[in-house]
Amino acid sequence: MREALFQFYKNIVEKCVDIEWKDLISVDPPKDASFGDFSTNIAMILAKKLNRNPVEIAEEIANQLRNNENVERVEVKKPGFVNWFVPKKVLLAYLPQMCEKDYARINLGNGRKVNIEYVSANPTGPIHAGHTRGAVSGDVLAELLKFVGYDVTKEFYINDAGKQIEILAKSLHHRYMELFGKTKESLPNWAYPGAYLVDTAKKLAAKYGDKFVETAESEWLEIFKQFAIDDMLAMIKDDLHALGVQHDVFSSEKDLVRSGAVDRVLEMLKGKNLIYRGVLPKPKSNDSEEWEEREQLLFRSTEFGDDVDRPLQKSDGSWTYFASDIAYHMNKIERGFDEMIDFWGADHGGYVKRMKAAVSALSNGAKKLDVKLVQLVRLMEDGREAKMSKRAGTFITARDIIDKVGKDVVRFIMLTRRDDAALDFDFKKVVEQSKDNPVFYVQYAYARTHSVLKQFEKTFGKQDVRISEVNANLLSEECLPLLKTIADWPRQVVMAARNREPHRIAFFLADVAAAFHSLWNQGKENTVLRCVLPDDFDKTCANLALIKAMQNVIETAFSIMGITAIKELR
RNA sequence: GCGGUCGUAGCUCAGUUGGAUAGAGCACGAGAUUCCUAAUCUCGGGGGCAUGGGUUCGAAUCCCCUCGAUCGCACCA
Repeated sequence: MREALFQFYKNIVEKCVDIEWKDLISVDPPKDASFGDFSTNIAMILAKKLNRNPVEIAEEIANQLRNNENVERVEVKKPGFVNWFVPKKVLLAYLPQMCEKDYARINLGNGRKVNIEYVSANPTGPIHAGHTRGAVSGDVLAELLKFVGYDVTKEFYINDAGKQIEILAKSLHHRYMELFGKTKESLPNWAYPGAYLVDTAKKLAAKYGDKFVETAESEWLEIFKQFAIDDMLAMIKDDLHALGVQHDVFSSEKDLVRSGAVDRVLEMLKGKNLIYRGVLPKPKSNDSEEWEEREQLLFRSTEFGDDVDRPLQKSDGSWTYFASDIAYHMNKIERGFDEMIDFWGADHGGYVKRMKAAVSALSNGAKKLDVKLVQLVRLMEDGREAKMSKRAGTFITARDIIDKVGKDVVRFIMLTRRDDAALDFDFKKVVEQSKDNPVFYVQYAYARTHSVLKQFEKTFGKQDVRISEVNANLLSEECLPLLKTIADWPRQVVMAARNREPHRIAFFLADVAAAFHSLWNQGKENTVLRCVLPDDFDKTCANLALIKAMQNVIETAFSIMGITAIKELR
C-alpha cells in the first residue's frame, strides 16, 4: 500500500474497464460529503465514447466495485456518477504511512529541470513590500516542485545594465559629495531619494577617501556604478534572507550583454528571418508631440501571436530590455532547462506575449515559458490604505513588514490568495492572534498537538509509541473526518504542483486545523473523545498515532511554505 | 482605441482544471468552558456565480457580445 489513497482508488476504477483515455477519468471526493468519500465520472466519459446510457454503464461498474472489499456502500447517482465510501479499515491501514517523513512525496517531476525566476527587483534600492508576494509565491512553488521530484533552480535576474543604474551611480555621487561638503544644491529630482544611499556613500568614502571629489565623471562613473550595484544587491539579499528566501543563481544582465550573448541570439533569429528593420505604428495612447516615427530593429513577435512586432534597439543604439531578455532566456535554454517559470508583477502583463513568442522562436516551440503574474499587495493600516510615496522616499520596504509581523506571518498571508487576485495586507489584523488570522489558527492547532504529547507524558510517563504496534482500530468514529482530511494531503500536493498554485497548501492547512479543532472540542463535552485517556493506554496510543500523522502533515506543509512550526503559543 | 488580468453571500475570498442541492471565514442571531490552552467549537439566516447568448448528458468553470474594476500600450524597467 505505497500509493496515496486517491491513486489506490483510481487504479481500482481503471481496472474495471479496458480503455485508453484514462486521463479523462477523475477519481475525486464529491462536493457533498454525504454522497461518499470518492466519486468517479468514468461512466459519463464512457457513455460519450460508446454512445450508451451513462447510468447503465455506471451500474455495471458499480457492480464490479461492490465485489471489491476495499470499497463500501457503492451507489449510482443521477447523471451517472459512481460514489462509494472508504471502509474504515482501509483508512486505518494508511495511518502508518501518514506518519512517515515522505508521506505525499509523489514523483511528478521525474528530475525534469525547471528554472524559476522570481523577485528580480532592480538593484536600485531595498526591496519593497510589494516584492514580497512574488518572492514568497516563487519560493514556495520552487520548494513544492522540489518536493514532487523536479530539479529546481531558483534564479534572480539582475537588471544592472540600464539607464537606471547610471542614475543610481549619479545619485550616489551626489551623496558622496555631500559627505565632503562639496555640494550646496539639494538632491536633484531625477535622483533616487532614499536615505540608504547615504550609507552606501559612507562605505564608499571609507574605502576610497576623497579620491573622487575632484575627478571628472568619466573617472568615477563606472566605479560608482559597480559599488552601488554591489551594495544594493547585498542589501536585497539581506532582505530576502530575512524573508527566508534564498536564490541559487543570480544572473547579471550586464555580464550577459558583455559576453556578446545578445548579438549571438539576434544573429540566430536573423538567420530565421525573424528580425528586420521597420517602422512601428504610433500607439493610440500617445496623444502627440513626443512620438517620432523612426526605423528600428524589430522582432517578428506577431508571428507567434503578439499584437505588434517589438523593438530590440533604442535610439542611442543600445539594446532594449527585451533584447537582453531574449538573450537571457536563450541562456536558460542553453543551460538545459526543460521548463521556465517567471514570476512578474502584474504591471508587466503587457510583456507576456512577446516573451513567450521569443521563447517559442528560440526553441522552435520545444520549450515552455510559464509566466505567473502576481497581483499587487495593498498595505492596510486597520482598514485604511497605508500611504506610500516613492518620491519622498517613504515607501514601505519588505524589511518594514517583516520586522513588524515576522517572516512566518508574511509568508503565510501571501499564500492566502491566488496569485492573480489582489491581496490586502492589514498590519493590524495580521498581528492579531485570533481566528481572523489563518496563521494563528493553524499554529494553534499544531501547538495543541504538542500539548497532547506533554499531557501523555504526564499521564503515562516518558515512553516511545511505535506507530507500527498501535492498534488503529481503537480510534473512534469521530476521528474519521480528520483522518480523511489527512488522507487527502497527497492529492492536494499533486493539484498544487500540477497547477502551479502554491496557495492551495495554505488553504489545505486551514482545513486540517478545522478538522482537528472540531475533534478537540468534542472532547470537551465527551471525555471519551479526548486524546489522552488515563484509563485506556491502548486507545491513547491510537489517538497519538493520529496526532503524529497530523503533525507530520503540518510540518511537511510548513517546510514547503518555509514557515516554522511553533510548539507552544503564548 | 487595442491587449492582459479579474468580476462568486453585506465584507474578504475558496471552488478539485466541465460534474450532483455553489462552499468557508468575517459580520449578524442562538448556544457550548468545574475539562488535553475558549487564540477553539456547534447550530441558523443570507447567493438568477456582473449581463446576454453559444458549445453538451451537464457550465461559476470553455467560446463570443455587453457592462464594470484594474494594469499595460515607441525608446524606460
